[in-house]
Amino acid sequence: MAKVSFREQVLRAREDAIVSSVNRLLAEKGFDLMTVDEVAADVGIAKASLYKHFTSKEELAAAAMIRILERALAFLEERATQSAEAPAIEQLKAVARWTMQVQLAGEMPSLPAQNSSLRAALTTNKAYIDRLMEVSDRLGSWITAAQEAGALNPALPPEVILYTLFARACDPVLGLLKLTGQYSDEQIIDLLLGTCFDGLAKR
Amino acid sequence: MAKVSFREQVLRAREDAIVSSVNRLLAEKGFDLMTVDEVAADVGIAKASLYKHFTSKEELAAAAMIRILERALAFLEERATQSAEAPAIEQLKAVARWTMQVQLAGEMPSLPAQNSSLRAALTTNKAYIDRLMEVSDRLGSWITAAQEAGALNPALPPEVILYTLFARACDPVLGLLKLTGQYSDEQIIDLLLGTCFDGLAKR
DNA sequence: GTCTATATCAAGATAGAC
DNA sequence: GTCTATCTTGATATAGAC
Repeated sequence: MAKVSFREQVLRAREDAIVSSVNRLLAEKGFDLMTVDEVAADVGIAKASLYKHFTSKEELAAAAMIRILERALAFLEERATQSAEAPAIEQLKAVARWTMQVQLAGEMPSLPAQNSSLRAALTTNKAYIDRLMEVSDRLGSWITAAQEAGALNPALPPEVILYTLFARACDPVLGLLKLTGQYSDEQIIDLLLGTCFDGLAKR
Repeated sequence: MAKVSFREQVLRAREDAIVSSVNRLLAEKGFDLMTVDEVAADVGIAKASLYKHFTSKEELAAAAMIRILERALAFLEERATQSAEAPAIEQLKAVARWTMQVQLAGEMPSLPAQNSSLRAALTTNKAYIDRLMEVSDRLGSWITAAQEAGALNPALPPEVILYTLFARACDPVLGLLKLTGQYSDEQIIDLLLGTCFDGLAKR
């Protein structure tokens, strides 16, 4: 009994290591340029062993997306409890800040929106869809609350705001600014939080 | 003499057709998923003939980028002459609107920022770099002018604004909103122009 | 479940005739 | 310069031994 549990723990740990590698490689090179050989080499196991855990490259990517969504959910949960009194707009800014921090840390997997085999794998992956909906729901309630509180522009359809927040989580502008070497990570985040919520125009 | 000129015209027309196909396919599927076979089939010539005109897939992409940059330059030139009296902020909004229209028309080639062989080909392509700098310079002068006029946030470094405008030209939010089918193209553009310049927060 | 070795195939690029 | 046919490579995925 204990033996089986231990085996499962080892299995989990290995799969965890795989997903970590995939996550980092997806953040670095993107789905199309990431190869399964690379993943296997990075984890330190044979490619065939990888395929015992995950049946395809798309499944690997889906696992990484599920992990990042779960990290996001954990963050949302923490904010909802420990900072429950904070106004909705501050919750949303905190989330946006968190996504930018993840991206600057090289831990935000970025998938091409166009790849159809990948899209098919994701849209039929219940675990992924469930978490995506959960994140969307939680953000959605903060969005409408912030609009009602007069903090977010009420003329914007909530889904426009939601999509925009998702998009800013993988905004290429972060990478461009980091490349210039002129700004610290915190400066970059503050600048982009500003352009996102306050716009380019003077207030 | 006339014969040579005619031949060259035919050649140009063919290359133009090639670049048009590449441009559309890049907008549809992106660089990694676009295949040279596809391009050849779309143009209606053999793949080997393609390689007589362009020496690599990267060169094809570069040609498409050069074309879109030249279209952008033509637009900038037109605004600078025919609407020379318009305030800089309006010029910038007009440019942003134009890029979104191009994107919604399925004519905005989108290249992955991560592909290194492509990056190498682009950064060593003088024609591409020249046009990119030209576009950046023209936008840059409008940006500083708009900041001095108090229309754009003067606390933002100009390059942050420049990068943001470039990024919005291929913002995935446009495609997401179009997918919902709830908005007309003009509505989408107005919404995103609003979030870009005025931000998500209420003014 | 892990490995080595290999099948399979798609895609970039080229040879050589016309 | 265009074509057909082919080369070559790299990457997903699998077979089969242990």
